[in-house]
Amino acid sequence: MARLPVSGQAYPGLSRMTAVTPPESSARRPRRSRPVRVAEAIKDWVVEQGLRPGDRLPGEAELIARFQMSKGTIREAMRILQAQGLVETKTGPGGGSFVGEVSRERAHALLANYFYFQNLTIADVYALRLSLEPELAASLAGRLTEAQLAELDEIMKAYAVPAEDSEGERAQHVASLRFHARLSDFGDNALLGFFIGFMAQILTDLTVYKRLYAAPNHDLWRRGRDHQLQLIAALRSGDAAAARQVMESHMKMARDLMEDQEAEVMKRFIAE
Amino acid sequence: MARLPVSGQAYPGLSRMTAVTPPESSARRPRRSRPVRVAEAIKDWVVEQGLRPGDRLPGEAELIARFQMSKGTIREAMRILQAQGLVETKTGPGGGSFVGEVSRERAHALLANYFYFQNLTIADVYALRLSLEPELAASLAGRLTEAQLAELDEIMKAYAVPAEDSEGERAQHVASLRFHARLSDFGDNALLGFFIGFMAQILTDLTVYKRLYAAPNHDLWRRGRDHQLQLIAALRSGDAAAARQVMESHMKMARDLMEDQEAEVMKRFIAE
DNA sequence: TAAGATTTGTTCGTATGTATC
DNA sequence: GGATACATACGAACAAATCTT
Repeated sequence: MARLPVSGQAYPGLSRMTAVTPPESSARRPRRSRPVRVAEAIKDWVVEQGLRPGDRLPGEAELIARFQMSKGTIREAMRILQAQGLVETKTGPGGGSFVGEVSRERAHALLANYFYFQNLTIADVYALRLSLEPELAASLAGRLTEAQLAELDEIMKAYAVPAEDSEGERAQHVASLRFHARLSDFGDNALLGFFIGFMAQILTDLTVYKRLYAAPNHDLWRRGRDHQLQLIAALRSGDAAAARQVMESHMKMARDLMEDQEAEVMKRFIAE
Repeated sequence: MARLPVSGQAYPGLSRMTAVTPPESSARRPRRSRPVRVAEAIKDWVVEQGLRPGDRLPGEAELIARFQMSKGTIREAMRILQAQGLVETKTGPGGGSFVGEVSRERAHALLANYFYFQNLTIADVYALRLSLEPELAASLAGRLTEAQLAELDEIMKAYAVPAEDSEGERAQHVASLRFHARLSDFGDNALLGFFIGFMAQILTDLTVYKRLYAAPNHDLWRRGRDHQLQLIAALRSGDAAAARQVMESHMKMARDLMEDQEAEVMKRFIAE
């Protein structure tokens, strides 16, 4: 394995390639603690070496020797990287730390923490969905495999018949949000997929934790389901204009429905 | 101060309100380490208590007593929370840990880590900008204060005259991206603002670290600047349609320009 | 199944650094 | 400038997990 860019001195010169925070803030920054600096050094090293997810990182003992710091300091540094999803650690022989791909779920959670103190409204989320999802639908028309279309059909089975109570209604709403999340995965734009998936996650959490979607409404159920059926049909036949238009109607209906429920949002942290 | 939901037992029952990871994964999850569990407990507690940024958290000594764990374990837990931007720590008398608002910059950085291993292209970013920025521009028409408009004018001074070399060209491009980032702040949709700001940040980093925008081109410079001038005029006069249309042209031009430069992207980590 | 080896996880005591009064 | 109240850092020992034989 290539060696860390450290060879005796306690604080190796960090590579400049990955600036940490905007230059302006470098003046007022109070000087970072050792674990933070170690974490940065390791991160830079991973980038320099071009390591990929699954690749092995030096063990605790080796890091202690390289950085000339105590075990506790090194461990805190690794915790920082773990908290960000950048490394994973296993005990036992063959164990150790490994480069970890930041999972989509973790990225969602980290981002949700940011919005915890912003006051986001449901209207904000739907304004964005209305901008993005119809475009996505249009871009996907005629480009889905039969397997993907079948998966969407499968998800829709969760709400093939109207819900009978609030609990069922919520479960169906969560399933229908999964429909949108999956759809966003099928596109080839990872950024768009992430944004749409994140919004679906927010709305799912709201539904589950804040007990939104309490009132079963058979008429709305039918209209929402019809939208998605029409959407699948348009996607299958390759009719981009129809896909866009159906999705737009669907979003508007969902927005109106949601806005009736609650205005204020986002009272939660995501942990780990 | 209200008390932590811990009073003797080592691992207090965590509140259910903030699920950590999707339920499905709860089966295969290997059982989390103590620092992680402590971090989760503290997070839950902050949520339960409704603490706000700046509010004080219990000191190390108190946490040690409450959780009945060693100093090292507690410290690792705090590092986890720090790494996610949720708490800030100060030494000295009156120091300690405080609830911290996750900064926009940190949220950008954490999210950028996710995309480090995704292969995002410049085209992906611009496809989204093209969807979002014209809408934002339209929504802002006639709704900006004179001070906000003046700030945009001020930013534009950075590229009042054509750049003479690559370095200057990059600096101007960064400034023009700041124009977009600021504009997104002026809207009242925090989600939209974040997304647009994130994309501007990605493009800024590309410009700075990957030395993109190397070729000064006076014609493009003039057209880009004209777009922004027209945009400000439309925003000031309250002409939403014009604002949308100008922004759309601007995005398309910028996209074509950028795509000439490079196709593959996103080879960086963000630290701290 | 059991024992041993390897690697991270956790503890405790002590000492140091830093900001406030 | 000294006392005080915090976090920060170190080092040695022990515990737990997990792979190999």
